[in-house]
Amino acid sequence: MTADLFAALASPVRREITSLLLDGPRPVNDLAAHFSMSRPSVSEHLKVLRDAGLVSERRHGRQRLYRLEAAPLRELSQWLSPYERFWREKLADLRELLDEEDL
Amino acid sequence: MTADLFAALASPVRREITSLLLDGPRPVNDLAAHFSMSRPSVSEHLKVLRDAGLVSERRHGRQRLYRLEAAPLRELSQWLSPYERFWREKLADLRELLDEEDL
DNA sequence: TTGACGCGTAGGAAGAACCCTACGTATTGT
DNA sequence: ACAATACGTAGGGTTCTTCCTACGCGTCAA
Repeated sequence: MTADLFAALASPVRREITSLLLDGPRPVNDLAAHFSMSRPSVSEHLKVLRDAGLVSERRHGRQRLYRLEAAPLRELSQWLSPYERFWREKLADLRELLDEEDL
Repeated sequence: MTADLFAALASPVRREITSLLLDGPRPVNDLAAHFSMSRPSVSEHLKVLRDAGLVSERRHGRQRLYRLEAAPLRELSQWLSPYERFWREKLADLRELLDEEDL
């Protein structure tokens, strides 16, 4: 597991950024417009996302386009899978309980 | 999305605890034995997990058994699903590219 | 009832996170 | 060449996190 993937996603601002990037790459000003904080602060959030590999940067003239990257999210899904098994067992237990109730 | 679910999972110690709890409920001392930190610190981590709903507590004599809870993990899976669609598209694009290469 | 056990919480130190403004750098339009 | 645009980074204040030790409370065993 990448060290600070969860830490990167722990911030609501950064989750909102990743959500915005689902619609495609965007420049920083465009992203910053969605928040009530200074543009440099958004830049710092982008740095955290970049360090976690969640986002990549491509220069385009004087803009920098940030693009969502899939790999860390796949890792997250893999991290989750043992727990997925866990909660499916819980659901199965519940179903069993309900079946007994039907007797 | 529960406010601090990601924050709760951002700590390696807390992820290790949830992983340990996959095998079933455990008392605090049992959990603390897996870490090179003081038992009260582990208690504080458990409080964070409890506040995030990831863990529940059941008193049993003078022990407190901590149990993994499935609900927040299901939420996490749901949060991930739009991104899952996203990375599947990426894989589809890649496959298409490889197909063109075959011409 | 007295002592040991299992645990939570208070208080505090050290470091990290988060936000700001000020400034530097590269690129574009005139 | 010059001003404006788009952005990153430095420096700094404030608050959160994470760990510690000290202590208090409930439970069990003798």
